[in-house]
Amino acid sequence: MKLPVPGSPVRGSQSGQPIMALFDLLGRSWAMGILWNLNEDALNFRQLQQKCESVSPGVLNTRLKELRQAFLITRSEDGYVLTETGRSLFSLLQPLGKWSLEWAQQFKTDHA
Amino acid sequence: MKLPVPGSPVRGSQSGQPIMALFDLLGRSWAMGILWNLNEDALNFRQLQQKCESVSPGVLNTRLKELRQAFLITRSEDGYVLTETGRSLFSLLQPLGKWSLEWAQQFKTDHA
DNA sequence: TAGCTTTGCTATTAAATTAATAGCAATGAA
DNA sequence: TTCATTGCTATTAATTTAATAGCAAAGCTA
Repeated sequence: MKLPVPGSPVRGSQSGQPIMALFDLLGRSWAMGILWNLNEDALNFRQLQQKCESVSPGVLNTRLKELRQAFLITRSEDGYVLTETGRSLFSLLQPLGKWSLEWAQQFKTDHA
Repeated sequence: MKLPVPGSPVRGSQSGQPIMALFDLLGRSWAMGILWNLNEDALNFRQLQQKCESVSPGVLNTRLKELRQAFLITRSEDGYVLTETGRSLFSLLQPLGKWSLEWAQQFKTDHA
């Protein structure tokens, strides 16, 4: 799967607007989940796979390559870790955690 | 496609953690793009389709249904609009716009 | 040094999602 | 009554994801 690079057309988007490239990258399966799980500490391949509820190794490996090429994660002695860029992105995603809890309430209240 | 509901297992996630349900929902093609484009003003189906660079009507329709069921958008006289919940989510996504511009710089600098 | 374990994957196939395209029914204006 | 617009549905093809098996390399351990 082609890496979505800002400035070039990406999946579904000819414009290459950085935000669309980002949405493409983050929209791929487990991309945000990986960033989420790497936040706390470094994890090796199999640890990460477990944290991500047995994501298939093929998908995990593809996603890891993409996220590395996108400067969001890197490998350290201890395993995969967020880069500084990755951490700065994570800090923007983090509020979604709390938001999702309130959102979850609506499903109970509005019984959709 | 099954709507990811917090509290129930979702695509790739057995846990049903709200954040994982949210990642599933937002990770589907054009989901974030639709929220992004509906921010400014109400758009009808074909306008939205154009804004989303000719996303196919099938995908657009599927996504609109899901986002409606997830309380994020609704239909008004003027077309599709964000709900209050949708706007609160958008406010969290909004910073990604600026972030993505800085991120785009890295691709130039680091020539990846 | 011959096994055994762990790790990081690759390969294969099947299932699910997305994309591309045509076109239709309903509404409204001319 | 015709024509244009709108909001889709239907169909098929292409792409992505999931599920599973298993292998090569590295590091113990006996």
